[in-house]
Amino acid sequence: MEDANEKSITRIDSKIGSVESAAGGSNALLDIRKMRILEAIIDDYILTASPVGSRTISKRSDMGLSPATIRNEMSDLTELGFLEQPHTSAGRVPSEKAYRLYVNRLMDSAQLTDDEMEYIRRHLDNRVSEVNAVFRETAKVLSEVTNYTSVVLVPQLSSMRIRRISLIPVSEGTALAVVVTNTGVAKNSTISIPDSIRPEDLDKISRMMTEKLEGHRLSDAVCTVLPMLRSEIGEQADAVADMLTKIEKSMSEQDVEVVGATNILDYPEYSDVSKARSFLAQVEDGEYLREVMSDASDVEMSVRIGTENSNPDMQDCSVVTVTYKAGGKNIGSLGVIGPTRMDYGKVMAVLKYMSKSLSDILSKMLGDK
Amino acid sequence: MEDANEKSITRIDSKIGSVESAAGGSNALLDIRKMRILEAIIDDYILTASPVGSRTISKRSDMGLSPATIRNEMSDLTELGFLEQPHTSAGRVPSEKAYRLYVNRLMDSAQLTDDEMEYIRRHLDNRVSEVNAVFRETAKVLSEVTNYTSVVLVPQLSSMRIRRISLIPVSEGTALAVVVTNTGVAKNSTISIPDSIRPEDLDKISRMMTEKLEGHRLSDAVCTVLPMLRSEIGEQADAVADMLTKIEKSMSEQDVEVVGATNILDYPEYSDVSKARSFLAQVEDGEYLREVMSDASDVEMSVRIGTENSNPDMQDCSVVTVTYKAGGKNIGSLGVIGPTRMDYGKVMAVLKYMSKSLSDILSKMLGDK
DNA sequence: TGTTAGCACTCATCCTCATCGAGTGCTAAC
DNA sequence: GTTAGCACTCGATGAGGATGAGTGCTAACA
Repeated sequence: MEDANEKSITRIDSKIGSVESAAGGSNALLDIRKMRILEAIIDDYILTASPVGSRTISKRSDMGLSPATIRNEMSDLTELGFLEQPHTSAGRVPSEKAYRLYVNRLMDSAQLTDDEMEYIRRHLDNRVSEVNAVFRETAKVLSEVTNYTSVVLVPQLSSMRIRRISLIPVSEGTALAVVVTNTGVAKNSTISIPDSIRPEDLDKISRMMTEKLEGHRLSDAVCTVLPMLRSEIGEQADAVADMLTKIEKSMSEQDVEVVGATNILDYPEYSDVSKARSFLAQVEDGEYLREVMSDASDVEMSVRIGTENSNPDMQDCSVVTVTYKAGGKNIGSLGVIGPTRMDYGKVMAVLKYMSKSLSDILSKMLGDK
Repeated sequence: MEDANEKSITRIDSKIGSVESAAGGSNALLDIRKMRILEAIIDDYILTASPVGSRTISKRSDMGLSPATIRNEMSDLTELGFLEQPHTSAGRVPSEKAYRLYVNRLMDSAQLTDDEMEYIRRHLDNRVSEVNAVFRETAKVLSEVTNYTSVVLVPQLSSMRIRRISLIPVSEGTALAVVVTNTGVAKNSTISIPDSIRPEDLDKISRMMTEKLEGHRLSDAVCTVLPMLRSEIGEQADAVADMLTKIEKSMSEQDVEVVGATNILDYPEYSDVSKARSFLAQVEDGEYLREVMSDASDVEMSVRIGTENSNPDMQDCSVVTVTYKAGGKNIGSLGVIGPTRMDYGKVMAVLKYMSKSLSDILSKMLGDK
């Protein structure tokens, strides 16, 4: 637990399969039999949530070994830090290190059943009408299929290229700013407008902003593009800069959609209300999730197991995330949160598949890339 | 429980104080002493959540009566249906009928402390910049002050008068529709546009829609105003009607902001995980809350106690709601959900105050009414 | 040398049973 | 009408014992 792998979160880079192993060199110590036994234990524990005994493994698995032999191996595995004992006469429970190993091995082999793929496809194709509905629907399907809590980080605008900016007067002194990007994602927010701007001017200003800033990133627009254009804009340059800054600020907030938070209550590890409470409070707050999801938005898949989470309230659950694309570029991420004893195989497979589906849908919806 | 008052929810009309009593004539049977004892029991039970005994009341209250006397009165109150006994040798627990009576008496007298008012004022004035942020902030403050779950029904657009409609092309075949109303509330949604409309036309169509429909309700626009204008609009009338229908449909969805759902876990009646689960699932789903909040949007204050809720999963909690105004008209409602044993006095006072604060802020933000 | 059977031992879980005490209802006295 | 007294009820608490799953160790076996 306090060894070097504590903070090394699994990350696969673009080519799936090249795993930056996190369990150090220690898994070299595991021969095939130990590995199979460990896997059998993990599988069983994921299913039952109660400590696994030697007899169970001996009967269940097809290795044809007696409980005594399994016991010897389990004893070794415990010594190596892959198993833990709640108390002397209980079975063994996989440690985080074990999950780590398990996950790394699983990384490239996880597979979905046809039924599950069918289910996902049907439920996602259902309502492709509204862009933001897609993200909500994705989160919903994700939590339904896995029965864990799902999170979707909706695209961050400030790093995409602007296609259009519109300002619509809402009331005295406020306007609704709508930004459409090259990936077709639109976002809007209400901003206050400087006194010097008359509502009637907003239309002209919108057109001007669109004309000057099209193709630039919103983040660049404020700090580099706008200063260069100052002379061209004329007297209202300050006001325009002010508004653009406000727009950039409000747009750079990252939204997360969370669905199925209460699913966690189905798992015995959260039958303790105070534990459930702190989990749910974290999820409701959203701060940590936003952090994790943003962090994860540049690696194809990442898994945080237990104490690999920096947030103390999240240290007995795991977070698995993948990224999704639009126009060939990572624009957001989606993830699943569940107990450390989660069904990593299934979760990873579902996420991989949904990332692909979502990317496809987005590409289709947005037409051009 | 199965008597006439089952579905009669407290409703006060515009003049606060005129209570349409719901407890039938039966409270006439309660003399002052019984009333005081009942109140003492309710107060104690709200505080402790455990059955109240005669000794407690005898000691606590300033009536100077012995436990035996209290017992006699409690026996009467039980017979009248205001108290219940979990089992023979436990104390008494207030029935829903008792809460009903209690709430009706409280209706016009609930009062906040200065500290609480100060707290609310400070936290609401904080960020008045963004319209929708106000609702979110309101929900947050509401749940913080009461320590229950809070709900805010954000204004419904279709019943307000249109000030402006804008259509902004987002991608091939889709556009963002923004509707601004006379109360200054803006809402937007992505809609698909008919093939016959070119993106370049959207600007013209926006202007046309605004011109023709300004001052009308969105709901009227589709069914009465538009048909009358058909001839004026010309060839694209069908396409415009189609789009307007879509806008009306997407705008009439009522949004609810829910904050503090997990607060319910602080109360012992929800220490049972399965109970907590069904409550939280209801809240997450939002369907019932939307229903209650919409229902409540025409009476100044309404209280639903326990089984007065039509949703079975909500029948051991209470929902208190008030409406808020903008431009002199009710435009939405806010509410608090907690265990039936909630602190009605405080909740009602807080809600009344926050309704007023929110209405003031909205009026101020929107400038003109 | 690896595998297995046997056995003593540990310890959480479950059940039972007795005790405790808060609270009631009733009766009789004030 | 109010109160003191008392028997009674019944959930909560906790101790003690049985149960059984599971371990670790040792010795025998292939």
